[in-house]
Amino acid sequence: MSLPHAILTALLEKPSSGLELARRFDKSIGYFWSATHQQIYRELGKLEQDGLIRALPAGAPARGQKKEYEVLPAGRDALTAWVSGSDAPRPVRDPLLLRLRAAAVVGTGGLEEELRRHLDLHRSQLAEYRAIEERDFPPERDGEEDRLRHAVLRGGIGLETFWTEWLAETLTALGERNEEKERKRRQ
Amino acid sequence: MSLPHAILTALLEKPSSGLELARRFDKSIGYFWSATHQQIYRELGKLEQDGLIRALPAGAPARGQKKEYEVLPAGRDALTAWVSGSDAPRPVRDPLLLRLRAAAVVGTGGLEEELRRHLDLHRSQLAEYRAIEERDFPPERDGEEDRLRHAVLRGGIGLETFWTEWLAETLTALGERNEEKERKRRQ
DNA sequence: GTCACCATGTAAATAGTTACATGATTTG
DNA sequence: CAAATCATGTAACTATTTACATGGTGAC
Repeated sequence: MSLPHAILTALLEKPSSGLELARRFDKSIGYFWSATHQQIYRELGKLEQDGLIRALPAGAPARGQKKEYEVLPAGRDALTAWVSGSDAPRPVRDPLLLRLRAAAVVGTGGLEEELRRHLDLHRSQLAEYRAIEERDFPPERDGEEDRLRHAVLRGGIGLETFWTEWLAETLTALGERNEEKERKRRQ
Repeated sequence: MSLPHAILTALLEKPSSGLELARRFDKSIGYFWSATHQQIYRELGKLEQDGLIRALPAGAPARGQKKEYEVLPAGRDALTAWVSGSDAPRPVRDPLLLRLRAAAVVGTGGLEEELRRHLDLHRSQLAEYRAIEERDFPPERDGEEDRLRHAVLRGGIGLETFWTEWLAETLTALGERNEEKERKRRQ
């Protein structure tokens, strides 16, 4: 139920074609709700059928032709209604935590390397978010209307901060564990 | 690809029936990889077919009868191999962030209430994790073999801490926004 | 013996991923 | 015009969720 509303939000900010949406998802909304271009095309078709969006009139609507969509009033209403809906909080569902837990039972294989790889990735994601924050939300110029967008970005920053700290901590703990093993092996 | 390995891990810790697994998922592994009993039954069937687990011999294997499974050597090997595998880090994919982002475009409906509800839920989840930590990982008694399990739990604690802080912060920001609106309205 | 609950399962729908097909436009 | 890239789309598969079906066991 989330993808169509993600698309409506993106289209309200700026009418776009399917591929443009896919690219913008990579840059902003996709940070917390990713989608492939196939998902997006399928969903655009459904939204058009349901009368929530429409294709902007263009020359010939053919296969290789760009097709731009805009949100209709019904679409805006649907999004407004959805905003006050409710979900259960999502549990994390991260395979890395699962691998760690499995490692507690069958032993850590090349897991440390994977943790370091993730640490690097999360660090650069964090740097990217901070750059966006500096660019789009400079201190003392945070207008009322942007506070929600800023809150979402702070969510991303908080999450990446958590991951980098946790990964660094966990790598340290693993390192100590290996040192203990080494000591035992040498005795 | 994660669910079968979650099940193998749980079964290695203790041979169980499908429903027992479903219940144990609710309490430990399910905190970061949830699954319904239907998913678990189906996956148990596949794992048995693939020769990674087997049903413990019991009286009559009938419909309403409990059926316990244990992991075979091939299953342990498969899990060991999987531990050193690799995934891309999961982006968050949380509808709440999406609603917030949508609210930046069509206005915040009853969203504040939803944020408060989530804050409560995350607070009690955090309290639960901390209770588990005190019970299972008392200071100075943290054996080498439990360090990985403790790391996973600290992951949960870190995430819940992030959410409670972010939600509290965001509610404050929303409150200020509303006060501004109030002031404007009164002028 | 019936009601509540334990236990296993089937079926159908929705969501998401991966691989590939096809036409249009731009660039050398 | 050939190659690269833009753009839309189909198909098949895997994963997840939701609703329901069926039998077994123990408490009253």
